[in-house]
Amino acid sequence: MGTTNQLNQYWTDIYFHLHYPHKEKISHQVVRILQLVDKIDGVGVNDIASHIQVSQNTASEHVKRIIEKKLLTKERDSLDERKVVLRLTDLGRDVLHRNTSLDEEKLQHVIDGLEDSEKELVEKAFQLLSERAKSCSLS
Amino acid sequence: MGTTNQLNQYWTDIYFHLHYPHKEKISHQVVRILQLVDKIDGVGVNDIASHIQVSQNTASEHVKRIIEKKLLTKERDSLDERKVVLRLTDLGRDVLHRNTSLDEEKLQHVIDGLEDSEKELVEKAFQLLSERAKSCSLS
DNA sequence: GCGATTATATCGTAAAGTAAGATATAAATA
DNA sequence: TATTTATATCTTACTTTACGATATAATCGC
Repeated sequence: MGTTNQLNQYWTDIYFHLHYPHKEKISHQVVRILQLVDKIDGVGVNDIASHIQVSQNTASEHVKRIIEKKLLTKERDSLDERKVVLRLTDLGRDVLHRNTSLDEEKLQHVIDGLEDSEKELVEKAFQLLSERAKSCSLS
Repeated sequence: MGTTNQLNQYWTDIYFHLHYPHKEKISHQVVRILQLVDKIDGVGVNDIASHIQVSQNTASEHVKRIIEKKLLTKERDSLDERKVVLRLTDLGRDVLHRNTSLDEEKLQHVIDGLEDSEKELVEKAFQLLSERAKSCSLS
């Protein structure tokens, strides 16, 4: 087994054991859209459409429904009134968190069981990987 | 910001930048079921129902549809013929991989940019966290 | 200013997905 | 053999997802 394969084994095991219990009925597409709004600055409806590979009108309908569910807010860009500026609501941030992050309670429990040096190891590794991942996807 | 909060920031950034592009239209429930089959040995239909919080008949229909899509196979337990034994097909494993793992190409690219000591750091950290996560959810 | 372009929205429609209640079956258990 | 356990099926209802066609309103090029 290669290094990346092994790392993915670890990765999926960590998520499987530490994720939040699934409460809300939420679709993959909705989670993806919330992620895009969270991670990319100033995404509009068209950006979403191309990222999740659907037509512009479908993306627009998605956004409409997500706003109805109070997970996003919509304003118009003051510099270009054609453009929409989407933002996560507190609820949206919460839903996104529960569907993509590790359960803070479980994670805290695991962290508490680590020695100080191990804690540092984990933090450094995650920081390193997230930094390199960011710069990688830019290039 | 607390340690777990910071770690989750790293975690979601890593996934956002390194995940596979979304090809197939697949629902959350299907991914969850594939995960259960992958990570838990000998899950039956009832186990799935309680894990994803739906009724037994709904779980059974889910399984039926997933089998129709050739993502799972079904046999009967030879020791207890009432029980179903589910297994991932190669396609199922592939779909699960593309929807929960990090893109091996992107990950490899990031890993290649690391020093040997950094590689070791990342591997150790992930191994450590996955081990502790497993034993944590048992207790 | 005016036509073209860009960004988004809406309507109609169709297909697929999700879920549960009621009921059935077949194997194992007491 | 009656009961329990594990799963399956049928019906029904609602939601979600997606797209083509069309519309609107702001901005851009000239």
